[in-house]
Amino acid sequence: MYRTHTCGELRLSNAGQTVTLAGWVQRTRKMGGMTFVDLRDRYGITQLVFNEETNAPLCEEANKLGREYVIQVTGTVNERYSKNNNIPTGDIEIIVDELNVLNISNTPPFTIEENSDGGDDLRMKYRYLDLRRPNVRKNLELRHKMCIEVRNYLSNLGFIEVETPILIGSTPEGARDFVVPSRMNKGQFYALPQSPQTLKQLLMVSGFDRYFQIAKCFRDEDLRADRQPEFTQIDCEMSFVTQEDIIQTFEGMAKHLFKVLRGVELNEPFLRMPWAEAMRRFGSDKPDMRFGMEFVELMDVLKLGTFPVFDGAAYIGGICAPGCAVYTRKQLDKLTDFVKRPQIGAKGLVYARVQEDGSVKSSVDKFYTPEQLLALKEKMGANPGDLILILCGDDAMKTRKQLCELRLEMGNQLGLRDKNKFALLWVTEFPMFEWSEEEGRLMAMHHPFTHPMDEDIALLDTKPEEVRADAYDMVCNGIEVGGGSIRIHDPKLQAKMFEILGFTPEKAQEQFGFLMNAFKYGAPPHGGLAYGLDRWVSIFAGLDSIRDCIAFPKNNSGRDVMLDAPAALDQKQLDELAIEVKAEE
RNA sequence: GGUGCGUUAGUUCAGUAGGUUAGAAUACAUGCCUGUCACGCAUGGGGUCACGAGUUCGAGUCUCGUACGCACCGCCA
Repeated sequence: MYRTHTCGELRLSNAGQTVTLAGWVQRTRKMGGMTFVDLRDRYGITQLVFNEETNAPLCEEANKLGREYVIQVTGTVNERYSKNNNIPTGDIEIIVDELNVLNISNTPPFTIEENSDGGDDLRMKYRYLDLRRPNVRKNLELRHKMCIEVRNYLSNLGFIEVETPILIGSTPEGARDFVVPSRMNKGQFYALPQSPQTLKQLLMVSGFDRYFQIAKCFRDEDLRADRQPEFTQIDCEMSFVTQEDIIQTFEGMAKHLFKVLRGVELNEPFLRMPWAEAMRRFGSDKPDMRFGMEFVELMDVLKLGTFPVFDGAAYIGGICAPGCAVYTRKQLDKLTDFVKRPQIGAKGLVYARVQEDGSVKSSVDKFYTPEQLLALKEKMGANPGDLILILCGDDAMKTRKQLCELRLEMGNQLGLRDKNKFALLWVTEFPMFEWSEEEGRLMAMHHPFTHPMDEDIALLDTKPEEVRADAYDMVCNGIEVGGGSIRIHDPKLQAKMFEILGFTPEKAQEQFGFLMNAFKYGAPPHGGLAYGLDRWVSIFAGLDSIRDCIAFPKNNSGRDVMLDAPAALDQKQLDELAIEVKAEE
């Protein structure tokens, strides 16, 4: 037996006991005739004491210990002279009688402590060392707990977890697929699933009624702080349900997770908002509802003046930043620069301060009468001390998105985006299709298996762009944490959908024939939802990046810097797969 | 595919107007220290200033390119 206790569990009540511990040397402190060693494992840190006076040779051995040596010690639990209130084992220490070095270690390239001195890149290269740090470890523990809770919660509701294959066929619709060559079928390729979407629908055809899976998904697209090429979904599907049934079920699960994992009781039903309303009020399909600053449309108020920029505008909208009238010229110029950044793309920013006396001082004063400016204040519902920020543009949707960025920035500046506050929202009634300039055709906004809203089905033939989908996203603090839809289960409707999306019947049959054929054998009405596990964990843990809750994540360029993958293959392997690699230009 | 920022000691960073021997903190090593717990003190070693080209009498510093990293836009059914 290597140990009798872990490094996190001994307390004052264990005083006098003889114990054996094993772990890593976090740090040694030599005090002349005395040496202290912090011994660390997954469970905590326990202080070891070596005393020259009582055991000189052993103390000599202890002085040779380096960081991250793996050691085993046997000794007596002793009450400390002065307690350390920073750690749970701070009341005790181990007076060591036996020291056994199980393995030595190189000096680690960064300090393995709560606040490491290592940068992201270096920590990823030595991720196995990074994972020794309590912060990253805690994130993985939280992730584990979430998986357990999800499994129990859904299991208790009669859901069963079914594994679906990782090697499936490529479906060009949607994100790019990762593909895997087949040795036995030369020149042919598997693809990794972007999600188990069609497979779980087939499980519904099979009668599995209530399915879930904690499923790895793969998308060969560019990465972000909240996007990895492989990520994990809590993937769910149910038969004989309406949108309302699904929302109820998974809102319940979300509340349960908040309660158990964060101690947050969300008693009220989550807010619901149709997509069009979310776009109008917040310029986003995933608005951050932790704070207000809703958009106010100002066309009628501001077109009355003579400001030429507003003349041709298709949209003029403003937000009211409370208490920001004190912003200096420099701060306002900075905001102007912010909205003019290429990623945002506004032409400029009009601002108006509401003075303490209620009058309005704006950057466009000379184009408006004082009365017109007061009307602006009224329309905005602004109070003395507030700052009105206005954007305009000739494309209403684009301008709203710009205003959305400005709103979020002001939310940040005013500290309104508190990581410990949670605002949940269902966004519903998404458009079924969106126009793709690149493809020159309509694309499914959600995916091609999404059922249109019943009342809009008639529009499919006449005005498909106006058809709304029976789809729903769950949004938490401005982050899309889950989404789903009622699916099509009628092969004729599914065929029509592919037709609208520009598939020939042959192409649709070739790519999705397996699904449409299955629908001919008694497909039940069904629908489902998928939660982004990584995003949930990062929200609960207050992380800025989902990388911090993934054991071995990829970097910004999709590389695993620890494994140095992806990498070239041997010619022998390439030959076996009948793959020819073109030399790079 | 694009934009911005960055790359200097093992690590995190500073480096003035282009000018002699490139600094700090931390880590590491050695010594001192019997109650530390971010121990303290002293001493020491440690640098291809990412790479390439250019401007210049002279480049860590200026210009261009490349690579890599981070954030973002496009993309992400």
